[in-house]
Amino acid sequence: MHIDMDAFFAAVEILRRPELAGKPVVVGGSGDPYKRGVVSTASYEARRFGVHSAMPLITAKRLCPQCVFLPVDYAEYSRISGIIKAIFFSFSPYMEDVGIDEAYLDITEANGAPQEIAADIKSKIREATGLTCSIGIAPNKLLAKIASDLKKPDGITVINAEDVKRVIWPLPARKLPGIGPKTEAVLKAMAINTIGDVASKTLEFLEDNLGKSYGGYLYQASRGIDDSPVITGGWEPKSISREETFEADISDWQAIARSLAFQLKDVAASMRDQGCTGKTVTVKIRFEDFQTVSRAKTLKEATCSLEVLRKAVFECLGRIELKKRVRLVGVRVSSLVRNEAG
DNA sequence: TCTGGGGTCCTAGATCTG
DNA sequence: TCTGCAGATCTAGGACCC
Repeated sequence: MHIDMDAFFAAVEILRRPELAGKPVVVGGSGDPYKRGVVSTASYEARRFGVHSAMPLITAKRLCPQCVFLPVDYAEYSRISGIIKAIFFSFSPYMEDVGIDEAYLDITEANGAPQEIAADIKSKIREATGLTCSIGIAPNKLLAKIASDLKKPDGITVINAEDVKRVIWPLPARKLPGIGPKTEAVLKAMAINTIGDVASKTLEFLEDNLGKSYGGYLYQASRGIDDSPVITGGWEPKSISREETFEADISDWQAIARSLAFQLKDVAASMRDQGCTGKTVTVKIRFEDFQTVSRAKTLKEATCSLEVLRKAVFECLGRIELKKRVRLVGVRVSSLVRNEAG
């Protein structure tokens, strides 16, 4: 089972401001459409104007001037997310958390028919939070994920193995998880438009044109084949990062250095909270023309020492030629090692 | 014209090591 | 000492996801 909350951020905002119900609501960035930021979630009313996730706020404002723009409030969404996840868990201990508003639930061993369980989950969520979700039920995670998207909002969709040709193949290739805008364009250029078109190609064709690993994945996925397990027991971060897009592009080295130092402090604090140290430090710079470069330094041993990390950050920064104005800077620590004592 | 922030995974080439 | 090879690791960039 794949459970996905409907327009989650917008729905939570409407919960605490009922006067917004039925209105086009956009949640994203600072909530000011004239400042840099993108849409995190648009309510279904806003989507009717063509507003969607990842769209620049200013574009959303142009498409829908009457939209209500709100800032992202992760603390509140996390609180509601905790309530929802506890409900999922009460139905099955085999729950895989995927992000703030969705999860996979293995209900193979649960009591009751899958559709009844799904209906029960939906009513429990509605009782506890007032929110709706969409649920997909299938023999594997891949098909469950595709299914949950088919009847949104507030739907339940069942896909069986024998439904793949009839239900999955007519869908646009983009509906297959892992196919994004770039791959969609590459496929279109080869006259591959639907998932069925992908499935009509040989393994050799997909591997030759899209790479061994990815081609192999698409070959299996387009046939509805997926044996990935539901991963329970939480998740360990592999990297911790911060980044900042400036309100206006800058060329002031000092301001760039200040931002990196500030971000690194935050990264180091997160590392301490998580009880881990890290070995590889990466600095990322995005220039005004959106060209993005990064430089990395791998240390002899993992550390969370601010001084050691800071030295590495500035060594990386020194290897980037700052010839153009800078739009974004970021810092990441990876190759994390969990402290035994933690 | 405009394009966030926090992540994961993959690839290809360079570099290190035995 | 030089050369070649294989495997591991590092680096930089890109695609994707929520």
